[in-house]
Amino acid sequence: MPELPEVETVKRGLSTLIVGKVIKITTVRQSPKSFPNSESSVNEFLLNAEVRSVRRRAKVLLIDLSTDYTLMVHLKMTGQLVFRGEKQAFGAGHPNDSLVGELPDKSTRVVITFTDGSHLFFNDQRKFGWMRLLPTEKIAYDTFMLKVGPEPLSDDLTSVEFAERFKRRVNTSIKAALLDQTVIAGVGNIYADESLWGAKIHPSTKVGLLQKKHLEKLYEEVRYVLNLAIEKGGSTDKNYVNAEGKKGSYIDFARVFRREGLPCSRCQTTIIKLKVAGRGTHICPYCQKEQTT
DNA sequence: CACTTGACCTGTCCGC
DNA sequence: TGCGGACAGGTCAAGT
Repeated sequence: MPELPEVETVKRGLSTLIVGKVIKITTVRQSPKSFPNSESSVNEFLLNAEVRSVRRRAKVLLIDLSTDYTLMVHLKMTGQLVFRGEKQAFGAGHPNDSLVGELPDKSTRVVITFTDGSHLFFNDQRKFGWMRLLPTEKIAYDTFMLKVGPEPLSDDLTSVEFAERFKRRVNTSIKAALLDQTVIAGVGNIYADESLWGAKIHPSTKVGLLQKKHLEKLYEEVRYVLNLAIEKGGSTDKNYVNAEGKKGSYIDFARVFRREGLPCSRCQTTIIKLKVAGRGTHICPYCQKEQTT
């Protein structure tokens, strides 16, 4: 599920919902995979801790605590972080835009209860996601954090640097390179397809065959698509929900993702689905012709 | 080192 | 209906 826009949406939601709250109880229902820290470290660094801030780096959420520990959370494909206030009747007539009913449910892995009686639920159907506690100062030295590429929406990332970073992957497809988190952070399968359509690049095209103008256009499109997706609250294909349990609406604005059989909005050619870099891939075969020389 | 493939899990959908 | 297989938004380990 969650790519950069979805994690950013959860981050913004949690920032207003849990900052300042104090953790009273944590219930781990599926350890150690979902939450590998020992019970003693959870007791020592999580209980009675106040939430200071919520950050995001790549697709990772960082919840900073007053104990100088940070709760790192990766939602992977089907993870959810859903907040419920004390008086919210669980599951009682939840609105149509909500995907989750009564909590905890079958997929709930961890429940964090705050002193005011509110709860944060970590749900994950496929169990790929995880959360773990780390001293805040050690986050930067985590193996993933050390190798992950720059934030694509950062003002610091110029189109020149963007293009530079792809040069070490000249012999692979542009789609595989976009999905490689060490090149650029945060792009996953949905926004890779959407950006490549915008830049009129076939996903199988070898990076080394792309001209400077192609990579400049891709840089613009990645930023445009990610910003639009954040504005729409992310994409809900199946499982994704924000911190309030509600769906995102980017899918309604998608140009190719999950639109096989429908006409391209630029040229009316029928959108097709193929497999590139081992992933389901959607293109307009007219707008996106593969470059082989 | 660059690159590809399979594994991790559960649920759902599609064809027989 | 039931069953088997393919597939799903991410990452990592192991393979060539």
